[in-house]
Amino acid sequence: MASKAENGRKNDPQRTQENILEVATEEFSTHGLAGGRVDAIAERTRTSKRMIYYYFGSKEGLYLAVLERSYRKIRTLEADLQLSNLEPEEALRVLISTTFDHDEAHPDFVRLVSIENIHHAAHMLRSEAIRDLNVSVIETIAGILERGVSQRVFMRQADPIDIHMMISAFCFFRVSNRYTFGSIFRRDLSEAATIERHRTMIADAVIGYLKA
Amino acid sequence: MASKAENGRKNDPQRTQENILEVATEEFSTHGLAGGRVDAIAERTRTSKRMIYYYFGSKEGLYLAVLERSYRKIRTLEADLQLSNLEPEEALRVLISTTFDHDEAHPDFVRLVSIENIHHAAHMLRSEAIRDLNVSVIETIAGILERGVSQRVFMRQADPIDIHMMISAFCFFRVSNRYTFGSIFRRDLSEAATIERHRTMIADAVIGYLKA
DNA sequence: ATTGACATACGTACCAGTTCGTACATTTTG
DNA sequence: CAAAATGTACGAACTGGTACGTATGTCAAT
Repeated sequence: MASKAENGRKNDPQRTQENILEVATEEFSTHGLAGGRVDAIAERTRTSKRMIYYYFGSKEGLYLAVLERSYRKIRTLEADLQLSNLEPEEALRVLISTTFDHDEAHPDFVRLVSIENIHHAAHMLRSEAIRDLNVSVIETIAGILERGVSQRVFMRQADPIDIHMMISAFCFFRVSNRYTFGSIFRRDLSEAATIERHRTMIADAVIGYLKA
Repeated sequence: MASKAENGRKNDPQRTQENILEVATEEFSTHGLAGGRVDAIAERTRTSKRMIYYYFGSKEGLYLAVLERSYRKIRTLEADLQLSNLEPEEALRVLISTTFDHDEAHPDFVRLVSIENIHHAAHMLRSEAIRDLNVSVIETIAGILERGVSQRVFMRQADPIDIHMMISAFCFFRVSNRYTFGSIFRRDLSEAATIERHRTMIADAVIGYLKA
C-alpha cells in the first residue's frame, strides 16, 4: 500500500530536470563544454544518462539549458532594486555593490560566461531568452546618469553602456581571472579584506570618473 | 647534389616546433584545451602528428608549451618601455595605453588566459617559467605611484597590484567578453571609435581615482 | 472501484565514431 | 654509422548517443 515501498520509484519530472541541471552546471562550469562529460553528469545525478537525452536531446541542448537557467536566475535577483528614489551617487554605489556581490557570489555563472566567450557566444546568440535580459540595467544606469548630470553632481556626459562595461569588467575579472592572477601575484582575491577594499575601489573610481 | 630534390625532406627542428606551436595556439585558443584536437593541429601543420608527440610528449605538454610561449612573447614587448623619465601621470598613461593595445592586439593570448582560469590555472602553477614574469609590471607601477605621491600629483596611497588589476580588468574584459557583451548589447567593441573612447576612458578613470 | 489503454517517465546495456597516443619504418645529418 | 628527425599506419580507450525494455501515472469506460 505504501506508495514508495521497497525500491519504489517515484516519477517527478520537474525535480529530475532540476537535478540534472544543477549537476550539469557544476560540470560545465568546471570543465567547459567540450571538457564536460555527459557520463560524469549522469553519475552524479539521481537519475540516468538516458534522462539527460530524454529531456535535453543532446549535450549541447543540456549546455544551453544550463546557460539559460543561469541567466534567468540573475534577472530575478537584479530586478527589484529601488534606485530611483536614491540620490544619483548613492544609487550608483548600490548598483555597483550589487554587481560586485553578485559576481563574487556566483563564480559558476562567471565561468559559464567565460566559456561562452570562448565559443564566440554561439549558443547565446541562438537563444532569444538570454538576449532579452540585461538590457534593463542599461536603462537604470542611463536614468541615474541623467539625473546626476542635471543635478550637476556628475560633470561628465558618459555613455551608460560604457559605464556598465567599466563596472562589469572589474567585478567580472576579479572572479574570472582569480586563478591566473592569484598564481602570478600570490594574492588571494577571495579574502574578506581584499573584497571590501575592491568593492569600495571600483565605486570610487567610477564615481570619480563621472564627477571629473 | 641539390639537397632538396624531388620530395626531399629538410630537417629543421626549430621551424617544425615553431610551426606546431603556432598552429596549436590557434587551435587551443579557439577551442580550449579539451576542445582542441591534436589531429586537427597536425593536419594544419607542415609536419605530422608524430612530431607533436616527439617534441611535446602529450597534448597537455603541447598546451603548456603554447601557454609559455604566449607569456614569453609579452615580456619582450612590455619590457622596454622607458617610463622613469616621464612625469608620473604621463608614465601611467603610456603604461595603460600599452596594456590596452596589447590585449586588443592579442586576443589569442587573452583567450588562453581565460582557458587557464577555467582550469584553475593548474598548468601555470606547474610552470616556473610563467610565474616569474609579470612581476616587473608591479615594480614599474609602484615606482610611478611613489613618485606621484611625493610630487603631490596623486593624492591617494594605492596598492600597485590593485591598480594593475583595475587596468588589466578593463583591458582584458573588453577582449575576453567581446562576444557575450556584443551579443547582449549589440555593440561591436572592435570598432575604431569605440577603441579610442575606451582607451581614454580607462586612463582617465585610473588617474582620476589616484588624484582624488 | 476496477480495469484497461495510452502517454509519460525512467533504467540498462550497448554501439559506433572519435581521439589520444604509439609501434615501426625511414630519412636526414654530423 | 649513430643519433636526431620525420612519416605511416594502427590500436585502445573514451564518449556521445541510442535500442530496447520496464515502471508509473492518468483517464475513460465499465
